[in-house]
Amino acid sequence: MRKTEQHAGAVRLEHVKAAAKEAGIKLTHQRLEIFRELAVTEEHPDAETLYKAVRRRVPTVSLDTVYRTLWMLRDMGLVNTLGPKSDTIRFDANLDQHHHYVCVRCGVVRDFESQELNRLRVPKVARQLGSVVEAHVEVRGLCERCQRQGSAAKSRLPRAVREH
Amino acid sequence: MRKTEQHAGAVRLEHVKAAAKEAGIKLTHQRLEIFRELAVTEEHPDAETLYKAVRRRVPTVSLDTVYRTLWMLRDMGLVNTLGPKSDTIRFDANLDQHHHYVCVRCGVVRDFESQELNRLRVPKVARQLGSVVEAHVEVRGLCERCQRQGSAAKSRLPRAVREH
DNA sequence: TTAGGTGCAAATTCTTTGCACCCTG
DNA sequence: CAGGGTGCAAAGAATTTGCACCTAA
Repeated sequence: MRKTEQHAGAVRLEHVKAAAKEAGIKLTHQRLEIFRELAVTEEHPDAETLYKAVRRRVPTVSLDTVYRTLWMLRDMGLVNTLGPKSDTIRFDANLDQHHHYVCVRCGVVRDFESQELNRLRVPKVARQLGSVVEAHVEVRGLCERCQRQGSAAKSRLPRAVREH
Repeated sequence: MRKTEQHAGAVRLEHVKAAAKEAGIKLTHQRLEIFRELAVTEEHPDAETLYKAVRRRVPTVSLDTVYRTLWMLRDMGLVNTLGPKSDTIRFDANLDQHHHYVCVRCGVVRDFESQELNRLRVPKVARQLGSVVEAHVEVRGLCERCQRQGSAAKSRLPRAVREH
């Protein structure tokens, strides 16, 4: 398992180098270390946590470089953010079992129902991690509206632009 | 559908009143309107959006009351937040298909793999919302560690406490 | 060499808190 | 009428940005 993880990390690192070359992006010491740190952990760290970890190897790195690098990696499709994460916390009063469709561009979340998915079996590996209160499916894709809007929009527009 | 939604909203409202009475919590005008607003929308609004909506009915309501009410409703189990939402954005470099176990108390996210879940079928209702890039399962529950720690911990501890 | 990248510090945005007054039960 | 709840304003966190210097290609 450990071995496998290390190997997966190495593969991902090669993946980044190739992608960077192709995108014509500079492979700085900082970027490599930030990605390496993220690639070897399973803990889904936030920017601050990564920052502290990377600083052990690159003491002069700054938090904003960590952010910039992460967003860049995400725009390149090499990293994901967890959840339908906008920069705000979002609430839901629907307690009936339901599932989510999340648009990867605009972040809109739509509920949908499915008897079939309601019945999915939680595997033993998951049940071993703790009690199970609830399980649902998160589908990610480009929503109808974003598909029509073409490929123009950036993933991280300035707030003023986002709220047209 | 509209009819059904309105009905569901009304049911949820009764649910809140009963829960508030049982918990010995005051049912103020503000709390009722904040919940009502959240109960009738399917858009998973953030606090600011709810605030604007509620202000149309209760012009003097304040944003911090919206936050306090939402956290209270969540502690009472009447409302959920989307995603493994901590207050920070979390990153993941594992691009292989995998699923998440999220602890509802401490927020830790653990990956797990399941050939069976990898094969789940995305139903037509979901595919109609947009293209499908990826689908995974999110299992929520109390992780091993939190189970052992007993019921003491609050869901929203001050930051200083949270990071012991 | 040089355009893109970095660090710093300041700015923004989101969320929380202290306190005096108000209203539900 | 008592104690919880509210609004306000100010504090605290998380994230972004402008700018001058630095470095990978």
